Amino acid sequence: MLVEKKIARKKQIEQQATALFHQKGYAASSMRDLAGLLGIEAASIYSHVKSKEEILQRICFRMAKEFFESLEAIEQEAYNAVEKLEKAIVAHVEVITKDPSASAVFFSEWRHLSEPHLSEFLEMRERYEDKFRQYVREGMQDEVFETVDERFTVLTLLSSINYIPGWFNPDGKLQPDEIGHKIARLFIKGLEKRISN
Amino acid sequence: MLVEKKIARKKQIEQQATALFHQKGYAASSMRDLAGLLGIEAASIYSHVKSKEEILQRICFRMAKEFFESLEAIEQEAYNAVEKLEKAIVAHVEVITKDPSASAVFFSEWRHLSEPHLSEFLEMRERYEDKFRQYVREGMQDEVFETVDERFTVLTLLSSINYIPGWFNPDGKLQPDEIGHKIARLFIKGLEKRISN
DNA sequence: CCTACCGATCGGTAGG
DNA sequence: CCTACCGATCGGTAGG
Repeated sequence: MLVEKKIARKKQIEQQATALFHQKGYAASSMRDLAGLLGIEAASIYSHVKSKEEILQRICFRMAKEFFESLEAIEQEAYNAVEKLEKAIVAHVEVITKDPSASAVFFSEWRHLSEPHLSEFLEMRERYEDKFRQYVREGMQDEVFETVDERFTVLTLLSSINYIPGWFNPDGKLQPDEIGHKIARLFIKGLEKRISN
Repeated sequence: MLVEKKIARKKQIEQQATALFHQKGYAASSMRDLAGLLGIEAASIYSHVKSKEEILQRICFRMAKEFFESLEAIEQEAYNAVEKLEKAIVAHVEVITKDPSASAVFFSEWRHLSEPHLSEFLEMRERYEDKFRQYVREGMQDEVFETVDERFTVLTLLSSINYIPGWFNPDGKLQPDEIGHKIARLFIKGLEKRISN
């Protein structure tokens, strides 16, 4: 089918663009660079996508969707606050390591989105972070966590995770779920009340 | 003196460029944008700087120098591992919050540096991170910290700090030294061996 | 610090 | 998917 071929080509464009944007940054990447990677002329890309920004939008919103879906899977089962936070961290790391390049683009190139996409993006990020703040709040209410500033804590937590694409090596000794559990352990231990003090 | 005026003007160019690069990113910022902020023509900037990249270099290496100097001040006094790590974290946060825009440029635009500056930059970063790894190692040798992967731990720690320019508000309720101490406390507690387990 | 300009490159379109 | 091309903009230079 022609339609299937078109979709496959579009996916290919998105993949090469992801690698390119990750390496050079969105603004420094040209449609001619992208065309070179695909082995076609720059003008030909426009029969598959409307604009350079459309490609960025697709990458950013696809990742946003994946992050949300992985959280929803956790929320359907009822855990306690610590378990929820731990599973959310592991899931978040899992999404990142499944596509480190797309994640890097997602985390650092979103500011090149134009309105109204930029606002939509920021709203989604806010909602996502709020889930994490809820887990921290629950942990505090359950008197398992110390009293902390939830906003600050979640910002610190997610920042430390979101940098993973910068150093993650799929062939390295640390496996995705190991990374997730290590970070979860470090933070949860840092947040937990001590039995004796 | 004419020389002093020239130096002052160059400083001004660097400051406006810092704000511009922070807001739009280095690649998306044009010399005409910068000229507009300074109230002069784009061509006039070149009587003060050799190139657009020279400005980026100055920002990046000035910040690198500040990070190093703040660490050296700590190392001259002999503390134990935990104290060193805590003071290093607080000092690092202090440097960032003193100039969040320059820090943001430093952390996310360095990849636009050309050789040999790029290699020099990466070497400095490696040396800086190694100091932190040493503190973690010392804490492990002193049996104060649990056995952890130093590389991973320091990457996680510094990532969480380096994102601060993204949300820090000088008029907010959290003061720089508070931020530093909160992060230090969270991580050190996360790393410390528990008395009872 | 300005005017006047350079060659190169950009994102994107028309028409096939 | 290509050729041929557009207007706009880029970093930077010459000469004053």
